[in-house]
Amino acid sequence: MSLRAVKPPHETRTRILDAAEELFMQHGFESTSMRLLTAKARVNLAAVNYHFGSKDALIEAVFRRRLDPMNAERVEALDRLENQAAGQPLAPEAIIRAFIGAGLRMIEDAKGGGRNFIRLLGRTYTDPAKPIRALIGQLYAPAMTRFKTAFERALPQVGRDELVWRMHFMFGTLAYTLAATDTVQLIAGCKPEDRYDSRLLEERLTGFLLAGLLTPVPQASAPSSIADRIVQAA
Amino acid sequence: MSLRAVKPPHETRTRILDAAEELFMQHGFESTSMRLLTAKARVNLAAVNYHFGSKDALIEAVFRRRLDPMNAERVEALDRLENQAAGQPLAPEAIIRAFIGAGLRMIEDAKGGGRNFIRLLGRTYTDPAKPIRALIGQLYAPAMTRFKTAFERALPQVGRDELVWRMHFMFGTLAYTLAATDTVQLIAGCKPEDRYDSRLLEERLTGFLLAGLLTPVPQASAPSSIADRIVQAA
DNA sequence: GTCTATATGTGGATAGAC
DNA sequence: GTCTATCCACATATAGAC
Repeated sequence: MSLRAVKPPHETRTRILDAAEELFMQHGFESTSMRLLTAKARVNLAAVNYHFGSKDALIEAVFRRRLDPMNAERVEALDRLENQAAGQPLAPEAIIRAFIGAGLRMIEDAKGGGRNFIRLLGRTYTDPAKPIRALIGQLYAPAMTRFKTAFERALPQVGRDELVWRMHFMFGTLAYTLAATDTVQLIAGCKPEDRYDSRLLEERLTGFLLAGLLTPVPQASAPSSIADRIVQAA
Repeated sequence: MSLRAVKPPHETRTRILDAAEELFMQHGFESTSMRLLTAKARVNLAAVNYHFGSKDALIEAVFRRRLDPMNAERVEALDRLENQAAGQPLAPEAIIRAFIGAGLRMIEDAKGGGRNFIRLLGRTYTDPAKPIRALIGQLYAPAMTRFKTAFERALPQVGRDELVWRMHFMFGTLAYTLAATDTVQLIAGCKPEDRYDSRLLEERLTGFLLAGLLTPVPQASAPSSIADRIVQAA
C-alpha cells in the first residue's frame, strides 16, 4: 500500500465527463473543442479518444450517465403510485409530480454538476443535429411509454389527439423551464434566490401544468369562448 | 428595357437569407458552413462577406428580417385590443392570442420559408451562444414589456412573482411547440395533417396556456392539494 | 458586384514513444 | 494509461483580377 490515496478507478473518465457536461452547457457541442475540454479536465488531449473513442461517443456518455438513472427514478415513482392505486387510474397531479420531480431535484445540485446537466438536457430536446435528437429520444422512450399510458388512464375524457398535444406542451414547458431558468430576468426581475428553489418551482410548475392538462377540451366550433367554457365547467 | 425580366434589387441578399434560414434550421449555426450555404443559394462564396460583412452579421440579418415585423404585428394587435377596451384591463385570452397568433400563422408558410424560421426561432431561445441569446432578447424586449404590462393589468390576483413564472412557462411552451412540432410523434402518432394546422394548434395552445395562467395561486403550505383547490375555486 | 485563389486558423483524430 | 507531435480536412475571411 502506498502512502498516497489510492487513485479511484476511471478518475480520468469522470473528470472528462464533468468537464464535458459543463462546457457543453456553456458553449454547445460544436463550439466545445477537445482541446478546451481536455485542458479543463486536466487530462491529455488524446485521453478522450482513448477512453470514449470519439467526441460523439463522449456526448452519448455524458447523457447516459445522468439520464438513465433519472428515467429509472421516474419509472420507479410511477411503479410505486400504481402499486398503491391497486388498478385504479392515478391522479393526474401525482403523475405530473412523478415525472417532473426527478429533474427538478437535480437543479439544486449545483456543486455535483446536476444543474449543468439539467440545463444542457432541456436545450438538447430541440438540438438540430439528428443523431443527438435520436439519442435523446431513445433514452427517453421507455419512460415515455409508461407515462403516456398512465395519463391516458387518468384522463379518459381528454381524447387521444388532444392528450398527445397536451403532453407535448407539458414536456415543452418543463424542458424550456429547465433550460432557460437563468433567463427569467428577461421577462422581469424575479427574486434570484427563488430561481433554484426546486420545491417552489415544483409547486408553480405543477399548478400550471395540471390546469392545462385538466382544462375542458375545446370545440372547434367555438374558438373564442375558452374562458367562458372554463367558467361554465366550474 | 431588356427582354429579360429586370433583376430585382438585392436578389443575391435574399437568396442568401433564404438559404441561411433553411440551413440554420436544419443543421444549426456552427454546422452550417459558408461553402454549403453559398452553394445552396447559388451565389459565390465571397458574396456573404460582401453583402453582410461576416457570418455573425448574416445570422443577425436572418432574425431581423422576420422577427422585427413579427413583433411589430404583436404590438399592433395589442394596440387594437387596448383601443377597444378604452382603459379597461384586457381579457387574458385575448392577450394570449395576440401574442401567439403571429408565430402560429407563420408555420403555415412552408413555401415562403416562414415555417423554417419559426422552428429556428423556437430553438434559438435556448441557444448556448451568448451573443445569439442577447440578440434575440434585444429584438424581443419592446414587445415583451408591453405584454407583461397587459398581463399584469389583466391578472391582478396573480401576484408579480407568480406571474413572471407563468409567463416564462407560457413562452417556453410556445417556443418548444414551434421548435419541436415535428417531434410530436416521439410521444405518439398524431395525425400528420394536423401538425401544421395553425388554427387547430392555436385553439389547443390557447386552451392549455389560458388554464395555466388562470389557475388559482398555490399556497406554499398545501403542496399536494392543487387539484382540490381547482375544484374549490370552481 | 462577382469571381478565383489563397491566407490563416482550428477542428477531430491518431501513430508511436514512454 | 499517458503523452508529444503531427496528419489532414475544413472553417472563415480576404486580396485582387475581371
